[in-house]
Amino acid sequence: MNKKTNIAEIARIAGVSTATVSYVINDLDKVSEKTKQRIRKIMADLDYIPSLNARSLSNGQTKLIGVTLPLIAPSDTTGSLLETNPFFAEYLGEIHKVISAYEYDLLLSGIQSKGKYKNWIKSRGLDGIILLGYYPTDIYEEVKALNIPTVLTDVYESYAHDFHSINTDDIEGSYLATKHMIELGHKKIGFVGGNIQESPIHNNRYLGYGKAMLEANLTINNDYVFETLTTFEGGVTLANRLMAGKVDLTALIVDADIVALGVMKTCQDAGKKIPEELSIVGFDDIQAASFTSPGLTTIRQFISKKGEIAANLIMKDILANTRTTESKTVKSQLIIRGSTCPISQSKKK
Amino acid sequence: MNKKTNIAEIARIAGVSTATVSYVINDLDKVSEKTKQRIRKIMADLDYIPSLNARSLSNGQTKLIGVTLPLIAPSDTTGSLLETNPFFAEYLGEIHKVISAYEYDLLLSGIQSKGKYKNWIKSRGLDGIILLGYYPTDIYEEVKALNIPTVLTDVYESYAHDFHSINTDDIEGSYLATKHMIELGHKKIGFVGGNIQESPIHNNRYLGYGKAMLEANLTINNDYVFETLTTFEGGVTLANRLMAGKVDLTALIVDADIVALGVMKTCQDAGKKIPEELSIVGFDDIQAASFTSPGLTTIRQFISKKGEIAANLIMKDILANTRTTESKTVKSQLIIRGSTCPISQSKKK
DNA sequence: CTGAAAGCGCTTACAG
DNA sequence: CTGAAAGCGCTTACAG
Repeated sequence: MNKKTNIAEIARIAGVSTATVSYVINDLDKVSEKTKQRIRKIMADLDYIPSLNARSLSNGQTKLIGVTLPLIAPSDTTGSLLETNPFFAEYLGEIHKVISAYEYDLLLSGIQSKGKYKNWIKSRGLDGIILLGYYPTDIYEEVKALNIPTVLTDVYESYAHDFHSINTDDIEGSYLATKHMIELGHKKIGFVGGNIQESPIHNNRYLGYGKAMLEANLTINNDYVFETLTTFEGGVTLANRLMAGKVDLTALIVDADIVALGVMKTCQDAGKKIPEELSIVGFDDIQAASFTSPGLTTIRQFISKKGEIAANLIMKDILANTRTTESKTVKSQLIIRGSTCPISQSKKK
Repeated sequence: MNKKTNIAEIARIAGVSTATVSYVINDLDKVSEKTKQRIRKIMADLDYIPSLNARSLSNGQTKLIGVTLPLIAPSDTTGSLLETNPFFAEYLGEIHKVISAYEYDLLLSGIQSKGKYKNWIKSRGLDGIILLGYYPTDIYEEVKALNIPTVLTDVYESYAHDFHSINTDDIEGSYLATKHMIELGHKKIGFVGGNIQESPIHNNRYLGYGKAMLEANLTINNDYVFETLTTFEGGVTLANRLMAGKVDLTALIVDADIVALGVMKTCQDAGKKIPEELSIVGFDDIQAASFTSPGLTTIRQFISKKGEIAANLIMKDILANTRTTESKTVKSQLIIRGSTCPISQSKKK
């Protein structure tokens, strides 16, 4: 019925060349305003929309940004990850908001096996990519070879400097959390983190804890440092271990909200009062942190800020056709809710 | 340095025509296995990846699925929506999981103003689109005219039958929730919903409530039916109203978890015991529903199931080049956690 | 089993 | 200010 109208059709009707129509589409100054108007009218009447695909093929720009989310285990999928970590939705949403203003679109992917990732980018001809999280080193080699605008988020390894790099001030955040507990009078303060040895991000959060403890002349008791999976269940498991083991902590610095929430619920379900019997501070400020009673005191990561910066860095390089590398650190902030209280209050129990 | 290798380059090196290379890329039976092997080797050696863009232009398939999320108010953005409704991340993730198995990619969008949406789809040449939620009628007219595989989720209007359509069994879900309360001995059961008049989805949930009440010979007191915004704050506001107004409800059917969580936290913060003083059941089973203490009893929507079905319906039509219209209803399920208890227990207060 | 060539719908020097 | 024509990197009848 409606055979796709193309640029040739418009040109024919307008009695001009396809070049002229193209100039109008791109609003170049090469065409008189009068002609432009006339051609625009024809395009509108025929409901003509230029094919981005064809434009891409000839000018080499797809106006597509790839956004990649991490998968921990091979069996994981972007799906399950999006489902379990509320963090990502917020990040994604903000990126979309920024790039769509430039008429760019967002193409979603998980990380595929080694070679496949690079091939995906090449085959789609992505104009830029944004990676969230930490991947095997090979991935970065591949990506670097591609030489397209790239931003990394939450990567601390040295090669992060080969790309745009955005991080949260993890040390500072954790320091603030710990200092908060100290100011409340706590001395027996535990730390719960992900893989502290292997993951720089968790290690940094541990360092912030240590910094605050040292500053207050509190010794770091190794029995007060715990590693968990960064999941709700990780928190549940830890809480049960803690309650079984009679650890005499009064405060807990947990380096991810999702874990902190698992700890809190498990304690509460077991009849342990939060914060009276145990003060808890989390990290991230995910949405659910404000849903619980008491609300979770936490370190807010400005996730949408990170998304916004990521998107803007990408767009800047794309628009200027440059390959710069900037490192940005996003400040974190202590959000005090109900899960922490002064030690004096806890003693009343 | 590395000028992009293309099909011509491969053909030249292999001493064959570009057609033959193309046949190999598409693994057609037109080429001898021996030649295939040889050409594949050359492609691998040169790290050659065919441009999907170019392929799209000539065969008319982009292997791109557009996924569109709703915006309530004009000022809203996909960003803010993704941030506030955990529902979407799960849905998105599942769609991605399915389509990526077919080497399709997911292009994210919000809904733009009227004409722009159609233009977006045309300009990108999307092979199919999935719309989540309800939009102005014009949108559906536009989409229908496009005549591409389309699936709608959570749309009850009659024109939904012009497309693939997926719904949750809202009436049944709400019925189950209400029946659960009745079986626990509650009689003064309130209903909290979104815009019941205007939104079929909320209306259906209201109907399910009514059905269960009627069946149990309980009269529906209009003072027991409340409308709220479908947000956490909506729940907070309602809870404050309820507590100020001395409404003597013992149970509340809330037609969205996010609202139910707002109600629950507000009550708890005010010292009201959940479920002893008020039993609450939600709807959706968002992730945070299991994070609170007590956990929120709710009606689970199999959101990932919906995403999976949506993706499969789209892929089926795309692969077979058909334009079918199926309507699927996804069952919901009562998930009992701690926010509901027998009326006898509540009387003990 | 393989190839020559037109075509997909644009853009872009180049020429006038 | 406008046009003729090559080119982007593929696919696909058609012919052999």
